[in-house]
Amino acid sequence: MQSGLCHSSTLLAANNMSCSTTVAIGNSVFPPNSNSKSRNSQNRREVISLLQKCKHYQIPQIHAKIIRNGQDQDPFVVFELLRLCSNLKSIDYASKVFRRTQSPNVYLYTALIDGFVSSGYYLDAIRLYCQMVNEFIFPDKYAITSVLKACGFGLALEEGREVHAQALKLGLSSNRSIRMKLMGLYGKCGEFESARQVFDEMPEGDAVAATVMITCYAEYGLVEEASGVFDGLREKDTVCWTAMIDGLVKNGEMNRALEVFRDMQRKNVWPNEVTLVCVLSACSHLGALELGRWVCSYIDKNNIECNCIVGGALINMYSRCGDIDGAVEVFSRMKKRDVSTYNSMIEGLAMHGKSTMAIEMFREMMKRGLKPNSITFVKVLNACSHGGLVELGFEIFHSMTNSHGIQPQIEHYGCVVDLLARSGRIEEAYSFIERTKMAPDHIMLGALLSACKIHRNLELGERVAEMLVNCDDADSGTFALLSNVYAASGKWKEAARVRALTKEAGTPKEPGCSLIEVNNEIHEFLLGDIRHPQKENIYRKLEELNPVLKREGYSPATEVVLHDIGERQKEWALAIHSERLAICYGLISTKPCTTLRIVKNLRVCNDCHSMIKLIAKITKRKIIMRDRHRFHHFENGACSCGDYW
DNA sequence: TTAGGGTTAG
Repeated sequence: MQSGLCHSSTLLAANNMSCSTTVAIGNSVFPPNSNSKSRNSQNRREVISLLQKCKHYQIPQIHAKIIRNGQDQDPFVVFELLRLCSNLKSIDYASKVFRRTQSPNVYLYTALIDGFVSSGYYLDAIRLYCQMVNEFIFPDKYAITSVLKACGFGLALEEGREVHAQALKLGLSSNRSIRMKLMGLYGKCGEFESARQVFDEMPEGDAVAATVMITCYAEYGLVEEASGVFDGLREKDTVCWTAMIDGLVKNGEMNRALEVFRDMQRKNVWPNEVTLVCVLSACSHLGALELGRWVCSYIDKNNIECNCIVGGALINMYSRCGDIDGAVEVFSRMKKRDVSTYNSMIEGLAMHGKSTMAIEMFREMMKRGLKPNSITFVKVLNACSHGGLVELGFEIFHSMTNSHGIQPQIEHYGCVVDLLARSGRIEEAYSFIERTKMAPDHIMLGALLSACKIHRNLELGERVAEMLVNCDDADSGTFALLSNVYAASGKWKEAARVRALTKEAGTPKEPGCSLIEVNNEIHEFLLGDIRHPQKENIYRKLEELNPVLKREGYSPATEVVLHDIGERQKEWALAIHSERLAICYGLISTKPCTTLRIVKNLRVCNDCHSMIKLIAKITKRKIIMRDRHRFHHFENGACSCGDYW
């Protein structure tokens, strides 16, 4: 939340302006002392009409005209001026105009409170409201609505409750807008009993009120409660459907989100651009390329503007679903691009191992006058890291402070550690961490540990492992990696200790899960999954493949399995990693030569990686797989990651 | 003669 006082900006010094002897508005000139009511109201109408058409840079000019006309105390004119400043985000100017108004009425207070809210100065808005009440100016329904908005965004629950009490006293509590803001206030503050009470007292069937409730519930992860409100509403409009879809997406319920979207279509409710952005986000997570492509053509056919948000969502969808060419095509067709557009494109290219193109994109962005932000540098440094561009990476890292005035944060340092470690300069990466004097996070240490494992530097690996065990923020993925490193060097006790630590910390290992889209439907597989209706055929395919793979020289790399179990059991456990099941299902349910696209939630293990390379070779298929870190394009026995991931 | 609705990416 932003708070505190507004920053100062230049304001036309009203007191220094002399009143002219003629009053000029637009092209008309009136003689002085012509105070007839009709002329005044004509002048006012003209100025108000000018204000309504005014651009940001014209504010001082038109304000000067208002002062010259002697209209700077006219509440109607000042009201329009304040609204204009607020809409154009000139809140400093607005507050100075307000301060020069001798006796502001409730309209002017409300206009400035609204201005503070839309600029994010919630505390200022609440203070101004208090000032108004202290001046014995009675709040009306508009003032109360505005200050409740401020209380909601500013999470000022106590102040909000006081305003609620005032609304009750003033007999305004049944006003629909006020109720809506009260729901928003209580919902944002997690006071669902109060929010629900206000909602239940409202007339049934109000889609807007239901949307507010759904959004509040979803923000707190209360998906079932949100769903309950949604299902209980008979007539749902586009925004309400969208809020439900978005709520599910934000809570990781992608399949349910797409189900709701399909239901929306069955009920003939038209999606708008916001709906489509939410659906695209679900597609991105699931790797649902077919549906994503459908959304893309829907946008084209229905002339929906491909603005930066829609375009960015499309780029993310294509690149995260494994179709980087599709992402590039969307990017090149976009008429307007901002930093986020470039960030998405750079990220996509980097994830697909196209580091040089990612760097070119970064340069093109700067050539076009767009300033890279902190996120841009994370993406570009990642590209350098995946492409082994160590020197260039360093150059870009240093340019952050030297040329762009951006202070590197822990994620940037993490990128440099990854950059060095990946290329085998592990000791250098370690001393870089020491030099930064910043407590390393689990991502940084994880990158280093991963490199220790790949470059077989177990001595340093152990030192890093100790640091990781003592690291507060390590997640299940990092612990799994650590446990893997111990298991790989036969240190079963340590491996077990890490597993126990993970349990203690309440971060059990996330179960491996792979998704594949076939005929517009997402199929989900877990380790050794037997839920799929085609399970017999899937496992038969797996058995069929095993001897062929062995003939091709595949031998299971059993050390990647964590538990200290017998060789045959290890082999068996490896054989049913979720990605293998997804691939076998893809093989039996698509035509020969069809590219298979898999999305996996964890990092692919060594063994599956070698096996998939061979499957791609034997079956003459392209297999594109997204794991937790990047994309792997398997083709003809090789992988685009160059066996480093 | 002054004003008000809920849903979007990174």
